[in-house]
Amino acid sequence: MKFSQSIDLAIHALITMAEQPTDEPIMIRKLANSVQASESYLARIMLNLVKTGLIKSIRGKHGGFVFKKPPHTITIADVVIAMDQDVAEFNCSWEIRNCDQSKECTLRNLFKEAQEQMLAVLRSMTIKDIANSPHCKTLFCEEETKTINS
Amino acid sequence: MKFSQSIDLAIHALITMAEQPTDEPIMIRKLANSVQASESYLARIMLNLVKTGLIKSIRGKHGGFVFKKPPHTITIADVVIAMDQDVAEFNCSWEIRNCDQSKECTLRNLFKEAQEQMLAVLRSMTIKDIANSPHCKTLFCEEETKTINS
DNA sequence: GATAACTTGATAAAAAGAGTCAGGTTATAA
DNA sequence: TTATAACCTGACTCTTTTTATCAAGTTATC
Repeated sequence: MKFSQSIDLAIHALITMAEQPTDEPIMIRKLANSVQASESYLARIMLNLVKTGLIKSIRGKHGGFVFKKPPHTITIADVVIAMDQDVAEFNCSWEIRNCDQSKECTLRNLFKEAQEQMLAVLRSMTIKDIANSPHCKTLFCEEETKTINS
Repeated sequence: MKFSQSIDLAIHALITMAEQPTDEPIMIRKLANSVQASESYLARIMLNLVKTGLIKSIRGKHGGFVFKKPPHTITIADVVIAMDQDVAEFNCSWEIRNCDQSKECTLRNLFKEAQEQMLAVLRSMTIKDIANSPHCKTLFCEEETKTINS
């Protein structure tokens, strides 16, 4: 299984924000540099986080991004869903066919349960948790484990 | 979340096989008709199931497909993995960057656990279980719930 | 040898993901 | 009120994956 690069960039941008010593807005240039992505691409990603209410954007001079929800309340599931609403929904595979969602279907229930168990794990950890624990600096894993004051 | 149509077709083809009264090989034409897919596309799907050893193909006249593993030992996870090996592996999102898999990474561990929990649910049910329970006739869900001797 | 099946490789359309860019909007500060 | 710094938006391209088809090949039976 492979979670998308966009999800990974979003998580690491939020970790970078959580590690800031001050509450001042952080610019896209600084974030992009931190997660090693282009400014234009990361801006697109940050927009998803703004729209789902995890962070706020501040325009104009001295603008940038700040948390709207405190980082200890933002779960990894929140970020994954912000980047791909589809993971939190459940759709049958072929909508063309008539499908009565009210009927019991062992198979559908099974896949919904599989989805729910996956999300439950992702809900069990927050951005703050990750920032406070050994984690990879920019993407899922990298040579250097990060220590906060390095 | 949406599991692929191919996975769904594979599962329902296997259910159709499990519901056969005899052990004779079942032809792709009959299976394709049962799951409402084209013969050529379903043949490609069945090939995945043959290659992963869930079923056997018999060529020539009176050929078709038969189980290699008994249906009560084939889990939904087996089918999902047969159709997409990737779900059973775990890859970091950006292999370009140096990544030392031996280092601890809270984030990587979290995503691996999420994947494992999803697979655990899919391993908890077999093709035979589905065939014996109320399920949708052709795809994840459909108007009619199936009863075995209808 | 004819026929009925599955198998394989080539191919292509469609969808999703990754990425860029120009122009637009908003806020600050001189 | 103008210049500038920042985020926002829509259009667009490129690549990969998924879905799908078809013709030719292989194998087994009669």
